[in-house]
Amino acid sequence: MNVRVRYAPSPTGHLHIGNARTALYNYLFAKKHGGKFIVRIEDTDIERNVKGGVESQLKYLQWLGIDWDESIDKDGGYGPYRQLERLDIYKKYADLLLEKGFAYKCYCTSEELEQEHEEMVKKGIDRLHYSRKCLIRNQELDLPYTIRFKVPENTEYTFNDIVKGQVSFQSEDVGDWVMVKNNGIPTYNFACVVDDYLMKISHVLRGEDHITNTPKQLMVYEALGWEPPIFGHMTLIVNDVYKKLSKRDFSIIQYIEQYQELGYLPDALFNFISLLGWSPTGEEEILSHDQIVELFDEDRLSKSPAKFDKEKLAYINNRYVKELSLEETVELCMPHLVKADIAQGKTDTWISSLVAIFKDRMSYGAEILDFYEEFFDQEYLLDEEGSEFLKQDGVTLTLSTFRDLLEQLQDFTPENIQPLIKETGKIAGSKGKMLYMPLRIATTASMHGPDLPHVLSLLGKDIVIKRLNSLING
RNA sequence: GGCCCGUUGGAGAAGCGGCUUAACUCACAUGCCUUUCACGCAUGCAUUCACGGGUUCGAAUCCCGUACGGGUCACCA
Repeated sequence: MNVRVRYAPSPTGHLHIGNARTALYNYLFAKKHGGKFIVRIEDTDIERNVKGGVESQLKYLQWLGIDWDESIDKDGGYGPYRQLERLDIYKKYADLLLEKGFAYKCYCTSEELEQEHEEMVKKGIDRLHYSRKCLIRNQELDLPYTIRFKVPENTEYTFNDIVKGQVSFQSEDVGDWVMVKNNGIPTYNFACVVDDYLMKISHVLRGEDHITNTPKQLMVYEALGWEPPIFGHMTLIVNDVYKKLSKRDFSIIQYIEQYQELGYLPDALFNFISLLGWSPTGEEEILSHDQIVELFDEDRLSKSPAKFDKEKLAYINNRYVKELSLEETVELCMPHLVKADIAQGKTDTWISSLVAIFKDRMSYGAEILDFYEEFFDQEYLLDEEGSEFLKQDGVTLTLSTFRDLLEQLQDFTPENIQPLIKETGKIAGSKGKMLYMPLRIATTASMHGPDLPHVLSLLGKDIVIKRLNSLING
């Protein structure tokens, strides 16, 4: 079988993490089976389409490392790949269904439908088969109408879902649904079937929120005498309270664009997203793009919801940052340092030192600001423990020796400071903790922190000397 | 409410009837390393798989019921 799968975004917004996952799994599925991955633009909701939406979707897909074989910019012979450019195709099949009696024109106004719905709810019947009465209306009225699919009676729709196994729905539970809106544009459930069939889509992998659309689509396949694709409904990504990730949920960063802006690494995100609803066989969870392609197996798609674990995201990204060179990490942090007004007037060495000491615990570029703040925007205030430590014998000699050596130093870099610490130890006769601790406490007012030479270099000669002096003299 | 689906440690997640006295990962704890923090390394952390019944020589794994959680019921996709 020729595997052909698709990701079908609607350009109503940026690339959302949930959509990115759908795209990713389709992409992996295609790669795994040597098939084609198609991106089709489902822009039939002309009210909600946003300008730039299509470009944004494609741009961030690419950023993540998800490449497609066919789309609006890469014709594979099954185009157009934009639904609004396929209107005549849908019309042809809608007319056919109308002609064969599988569908009918419905002239109901939204007010009438609303009213009928309320009555149904009152009776405890759930919006089933409402608007059947449209059948007896004058179909030649010069009024706007929708085309509804006439749902068969007493029919069971069963499909073997890649993820969920056998799933079935009764036609009684599905109301006559709108195939074509009164503006002549098809709805999702109709356009999707026509396109999937004509584009020879073999497998439809999508979110579980689409599972109740499947029987509707199956009806169309049946009416048109088409063989349906194989379906797979992936579990939803849920938040801390196990709710479907909603765009209004601000506790979780939702858009790929935001991750890029914050200085996350695309491969790390690719890795993290791949684990949202799927698990590899081995023990290792840190996997490269190619390894994931190699390991991906649709049979290992999870049946229970995937919780978005922020800690794990941080961990995975940190693992990828550690693999970066110092220069690359600086590059990742730089925009944020500039934006926060920290980089201005600082030397390259200073910036490198800053990044170097936090690199190993950093998850994303913008996090450098948190580290910066945590260590350098602190008030210089000695606590009791620190003061006690400084009262020990020999401390003053250590401090003054170090100050004297530093005063001679021209280039205040970590590489130059390090030997002076050793030198101080030799001269003052202190070593280990009794050497480093006084220097650290005196200069930073804290008993712990990053690598001392780097910290001193970052603080700058003036401040360091001033702090040493205040303690030596006081 | 109807219909679909899910329920394994603090979190993610393996497991598909005996090899499971439940893998792996994160988090946490302790130890080692280290001037300290961090990094790294090592070790520990579910006698138990929502609950109740059943099938079986044997069940986290199959069946039924209950509870809880989620999805969906648009002229949105």
